[in-house]
Amino acid sequence: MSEQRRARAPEAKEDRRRQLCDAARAALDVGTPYADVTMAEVSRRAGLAKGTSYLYFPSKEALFLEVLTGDLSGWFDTLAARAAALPAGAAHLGFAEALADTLLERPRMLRLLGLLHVVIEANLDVETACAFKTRLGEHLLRADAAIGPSLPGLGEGDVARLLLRTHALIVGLGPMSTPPPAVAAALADPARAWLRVDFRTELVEAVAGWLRGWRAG
Amino acid sequence: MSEQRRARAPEAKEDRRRQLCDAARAALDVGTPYADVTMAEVSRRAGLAKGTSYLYFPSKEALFLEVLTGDLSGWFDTLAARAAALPAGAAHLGFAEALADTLLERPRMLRLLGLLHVVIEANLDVETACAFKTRLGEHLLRADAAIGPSLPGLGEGDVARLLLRTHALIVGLGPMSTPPPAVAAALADPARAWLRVDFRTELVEAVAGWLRGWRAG
DNA sequence: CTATTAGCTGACTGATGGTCACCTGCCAAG
DNA sequence: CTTGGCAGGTGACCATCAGTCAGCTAATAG
Repeated sequence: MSEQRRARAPEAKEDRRRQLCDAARAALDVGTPYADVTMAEVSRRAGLAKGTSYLYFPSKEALFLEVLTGDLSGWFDTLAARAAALPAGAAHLGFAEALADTLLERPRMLRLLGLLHVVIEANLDVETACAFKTRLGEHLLRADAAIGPSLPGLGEGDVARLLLRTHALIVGLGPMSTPPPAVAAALADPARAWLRVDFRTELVEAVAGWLRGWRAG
Repeated sequence: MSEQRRARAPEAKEDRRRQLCDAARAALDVGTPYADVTMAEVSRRAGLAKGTSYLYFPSKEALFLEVLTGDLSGWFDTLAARAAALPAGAAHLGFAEALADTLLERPRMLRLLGLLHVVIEANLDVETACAFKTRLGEHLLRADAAIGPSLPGLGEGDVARLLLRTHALIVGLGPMSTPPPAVAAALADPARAWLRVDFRTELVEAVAGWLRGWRAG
């Protein structure tokens, strides 16, 4: 099947993992629903046999969790950078908008976040699941330290808590704002327009609302 | 297989649907993950053959959406009743708490809400999906009319919007606050305690925060 | 009593995540 | 240079499950 050399060195094995992640990303980016992305397809894209994939990831879920982890890392970095560049005057609203915009730039990540708890975590060994949570925790703490000072009125740990809460909101908001095309078409009916959810508007309002509340309470 | 008479009258057919819903509820309430609840099992519980179930529901997802719909109806009613009984002084906090408490009384509904967009909607014909959304919309509007007056500072439509937003939050918060037992055990480690999410605390704070923000903004 | 039909059935299909007995390229020892 | 050992790789195979359908049967109409 493959024309490639065998992966013997640890670095070559890392390459295999990357290949598989890239293939998984590519398969998702076509727009195929997660459930319809098969391991056979991902393996084919990676130029490997299906069995080989299972030498590098114990399950489909573990593979896609790795993809999500990578996406999240990039997102946290970007978010911190944008937050650092916020105009001092309108930091709260600006932060909420930066949050929404950086998320919207990562549709694949949004999709995976929606799947995280329901699908991905359902078939994951405890160790992998905990490793992920720990990494997420580190990201949150680092974001807290990096972003907190830019947001007047928020103390230490508040940004981490805000982001954790936002995480929960996103998980629901993502799928709600992007229904299957056919349903979206049916919702175009003006009478049902108010049931449509615009991700950016809703997220900005929600987060800004929390920030206002934080200042007020 | 069945000892029952055949369902000829429309009312008898309604009974069959109810039987299947009851069986589905019972199967979920044992604690089995949604993915592990098979149609064979549900059918067996209902005293029917698997094929028969498909005479009454076009898919597994349609069946569980019906279960969710029933649960939601009851919840909206309870919420409206509790909201009507709120002490005038602390209506906002009281409402947030009523929201959290009524949800916590319905663990099955919470689980299904978490599955709603990711799993259930993925395999639903457009008509059923739209019918559900429409019903949800009606509930929201009725809740808005019933609850809005109890919450000072909120105008018409605000409660509906608040509930829709809360809906998104719940979808993420539910699974986040109830990880698989093994993961929960691993998170008992005090060092990772802050990654634990307490549903009630988090929801109350989030909703109360929004309400504060609403008043402030 | 019989013909008709609508309800019911469960063996069957197709698809997919995951496994495993069997190869085979690669390196190291001789 | 040859060769033995083995880790890397493979794809046929397995189990499972949602969903189908050809055939069966209870119940009613006539």
